[in-house]
Amino acid sequence: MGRPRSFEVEEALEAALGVFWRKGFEGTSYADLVAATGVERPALYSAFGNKEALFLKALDRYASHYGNYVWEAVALETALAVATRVLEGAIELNTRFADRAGCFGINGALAGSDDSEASRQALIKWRADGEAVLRDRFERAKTEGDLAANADSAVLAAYILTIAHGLAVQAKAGFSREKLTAIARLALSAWPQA
Amino acid sequence: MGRPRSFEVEEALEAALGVFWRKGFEGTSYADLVAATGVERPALYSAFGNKEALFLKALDRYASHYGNYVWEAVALETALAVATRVLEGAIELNTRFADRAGCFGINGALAGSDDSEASRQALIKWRADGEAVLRDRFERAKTEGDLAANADSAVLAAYILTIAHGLAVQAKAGFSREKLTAIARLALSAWPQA
DNA sequence: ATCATTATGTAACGTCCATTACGTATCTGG
DNA sequence: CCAGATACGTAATGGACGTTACATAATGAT
Repeated sequence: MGRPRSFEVEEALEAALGVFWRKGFEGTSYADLVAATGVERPALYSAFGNKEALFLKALDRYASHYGNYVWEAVALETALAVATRVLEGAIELNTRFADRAGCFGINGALAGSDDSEASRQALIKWRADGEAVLRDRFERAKTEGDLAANADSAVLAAYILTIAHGLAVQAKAGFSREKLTAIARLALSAWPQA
Repeated sequence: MGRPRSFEVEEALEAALGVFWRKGFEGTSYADLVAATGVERPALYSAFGNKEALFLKALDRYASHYGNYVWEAVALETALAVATRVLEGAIELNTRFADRAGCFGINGALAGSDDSEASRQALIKWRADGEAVLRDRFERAKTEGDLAANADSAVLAAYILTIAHGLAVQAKAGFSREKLTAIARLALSAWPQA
């Protein structure tokens, strides 16, 4: 009971995510959030909590709606196919929206004041989770034979995501999808022989 | 004539650079700058101009005192030696100071509000300049024969710096020098045969 | 010794920030 | 149709931000 919400929570969260994606945690003001969501401040607070809580919910949405390409890629059949798909997914996402180039997981909070520390750590953890999933997948590939037994899964996972992060920085600087793709192709040529 | 400065301008700039390196343009307040430099606000304004001008001067200092490893590396004899040295230099710098991990050229302003746009663009330009220097060096290597004539210098330069940017993101997240080095070694294995 | 000049620290400026008190509006349950 | 509950928009809160006025102190030149 009580008065019903006059806005869609998921729509507002999506709009807020867009702003954080573009401007980062610290670069985003409530004026920005109100403009993007069409929702007044007190309603944002009542629906999401404070700015940090809203950012963390935006991260959840990003993880499930946009940044899930790593978790999807590990379903592919070979380690190289997984690695390739991860970079393809990163490039596609980093260039999908012209107004929010790059990766929310990096743009959101790379460096900042102490106020942004919790957000920064949350993004670091999310990226580390992706790296762990990738490492486990590569480890499995070694037992299945499509990755050399002497390969270092942890380094390979870190390598692929380091490329992805570098591509995200370049995408934020305005690099075209074509240029990013050429870089990724070169990066994948370092993949160890099975 | 006039009263002499009671602080060393270069020392203050170095201290300000340290703060921007760690917290970025938007994450840095004048309270931070005063604490780090030991210089009061009006003296900072009189010596450097406003926050944006101070940031740009910090970038100049970073470019000449820290981020010059790209410009130094191109003096090496082969394209591969240059590429190797660039990544070595990036890793060394990204992990040199525990309290300011990563690269000022990325940490300084990756995403932010409109207020940081000028700083952001200045960093993008600085990174693009490094890429151009690297591309020209690789182009020369093709004429000198230590790089395959059908290699794409622009892609190779972008590739190496994309790796460097990815390493910087990982360094900011706390990656060890050893792990970064393993990633860089793998990245360099993609280098085309002469 | 006085003057113009430049730097100093204190203490303020207006503006924007994240956050919320409050009175009103709209729903459900009885 | 009233009571309780929840959401609404307006407008304010205190604090932090970048920036600067101002009075004072220290210099070189005449």
